[in-house]
Amino acid sequence: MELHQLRYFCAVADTGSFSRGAEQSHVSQPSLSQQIRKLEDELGARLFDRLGRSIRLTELGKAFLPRARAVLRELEAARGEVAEQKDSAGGAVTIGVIPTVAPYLLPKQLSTFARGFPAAQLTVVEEITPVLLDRLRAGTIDLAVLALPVRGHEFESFPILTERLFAALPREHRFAKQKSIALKDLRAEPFLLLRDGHCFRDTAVAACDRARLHPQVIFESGQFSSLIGMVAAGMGVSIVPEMAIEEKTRCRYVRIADQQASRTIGVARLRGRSFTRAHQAFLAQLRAEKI
Amino acid sequence: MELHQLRYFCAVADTGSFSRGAEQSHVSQPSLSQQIRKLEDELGARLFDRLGRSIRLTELGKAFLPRARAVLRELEAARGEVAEQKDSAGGAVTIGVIPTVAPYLLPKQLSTFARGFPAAQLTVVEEITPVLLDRLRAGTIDLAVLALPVRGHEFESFPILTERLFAALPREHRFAKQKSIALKDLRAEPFLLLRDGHCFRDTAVAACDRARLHPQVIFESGQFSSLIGMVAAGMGVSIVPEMAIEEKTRCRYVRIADQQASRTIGVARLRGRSFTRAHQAFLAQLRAEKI
DNA sequence: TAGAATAGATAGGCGCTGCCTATGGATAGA
DNA sequence: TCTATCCATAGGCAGCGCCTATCTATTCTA
Repeated sequence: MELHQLRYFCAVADTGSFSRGAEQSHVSQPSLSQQIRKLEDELGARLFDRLGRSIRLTELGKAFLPRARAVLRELEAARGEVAEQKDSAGGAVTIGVIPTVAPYLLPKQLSTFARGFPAAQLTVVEEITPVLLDRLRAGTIDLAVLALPVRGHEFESFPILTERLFAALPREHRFAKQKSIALKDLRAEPFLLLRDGHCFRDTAVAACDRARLHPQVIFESGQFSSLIGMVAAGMGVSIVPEMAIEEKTRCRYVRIADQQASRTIGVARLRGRSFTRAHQAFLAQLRAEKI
Repeated sequence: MELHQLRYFCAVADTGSFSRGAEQSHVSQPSLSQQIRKLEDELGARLFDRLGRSIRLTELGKAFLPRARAVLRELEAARGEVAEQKDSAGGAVTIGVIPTVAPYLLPKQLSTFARGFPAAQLTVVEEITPVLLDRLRAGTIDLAVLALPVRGHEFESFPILTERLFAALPREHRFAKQKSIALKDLRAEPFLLLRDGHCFRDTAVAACDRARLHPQVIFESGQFSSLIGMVAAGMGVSIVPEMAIEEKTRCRYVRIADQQASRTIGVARLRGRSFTRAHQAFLAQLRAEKI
């Protein structure tokens, strides 16, 4: 049973004639007759009575007709579904983001996107980098916003912004008024750092390494807010990226002199994954971001 | 868009692999890949992401999948419809019957058939012969029970029974006690005959013609019951077929001696019309009829 | 890190089949 | 009886779906 056979069958049933059905189907009458015959052979029963010059649907043909139409209708629905999806900016968009970026970069982006593409259902997942990469691979997220570089040739990534690192100091700290600071000057200070697993911890530790500094870590947290709160309370010092700076009365931020003390935030995706319009729109919006 | 492409697409979506999908579809992997590609080209969008060694449905593919399944499901429903109809004895059966047969032959047949084939919807139309033939041609009835022969090579017919003609006489008629009668003996009698258009009127008149009798018709009706009632009332004589005989106290029936004075009841159908099981069953039952 | 295995893509050839034109047979109308 | 119309049949051609062989890329393993 083939689609063109069903189309021919419906055309004949509609026009009441093989010749007119053939004309309507843009095929020759013998071709159409042949296909109707073939359909009948496969079904094992006549669909039309050939009464000399005229034809008529058999009882079985009458029963078959709405079924044939239903198949063709579903086919058109399938075609329509594709056409609709192709140029709609709707659908699900699931993005992942690392915790050290989520509170600072995302909220504005999300509301902007939600306003621009109300038909898209945006979902956000907050996880550390290795989890995000796994989820990219598994396809449970479409995009990931994280610190570059991303290793793994199955991914492709684009930078969004690069930010300097700052030392977070208590207001009354002796370096709190400086324009910049060398990390090695903080050698004697107790350090408050992100928990292991967060990529920014590695970024901070790498900066310390470059300054030949082995920080004495007295507190670890999963969020900058906690670190900054503790710094403000005079517990010690910390290293935070520019976007994490929150003006607390009892906390000062001094740029770290090391030019390499920075992090680049970017967006990564699985190489070869196709994107809907909604995906593309969100990606474009991220890339246009300039803090 | 072709059915096998939809089948391949579903197979790949189900198995998550072109190779396994091909295996399940009993085609080679290149053939399947080719067809998926062709489907994608026609739709103008990718259905699968090719991620190196593995594949995954795109958003559009996810939306298309249930549609594709719906098409195939409808197709199976169509196939099932035919299979079911083929060996069911259900469906509509519309038969026509002439008024001079309807009350005598049909009632028993109908109830027998209704008992034997409860799934069939039987409809009966009572019309004179030319109307029945028109309706056979138009397909508004499937079978006609009428007097043979039927003229018109577009019909085919089978005899059911042949019956003798009888003269209907008042009880006190001088010929009422005879075993048989020659029509010419009734030359002086007033005649009660069927209305023009009823084929049995022609049958009766033909019998009179053979007897060189030109009947003086004083009453015409569309049914034998009326004629017989009037005969019983002494209005005159009539000619009726055997099946129309109803024993009224004041009426007697004498067989007409003429061997040709008979009529043959049969069933006619349009040559080339296909029959359902229900049709065939009803036809078989009629042909088995012996009064 | 090299080699093997696996998955999908590509290339080329073959055969089926759906399409065509030409024609025949039957029917309905003139 | 002739003509027009309609469906069926016959024969030939071309497109296309399928095959095998091969290539490339990725992943697993030693």
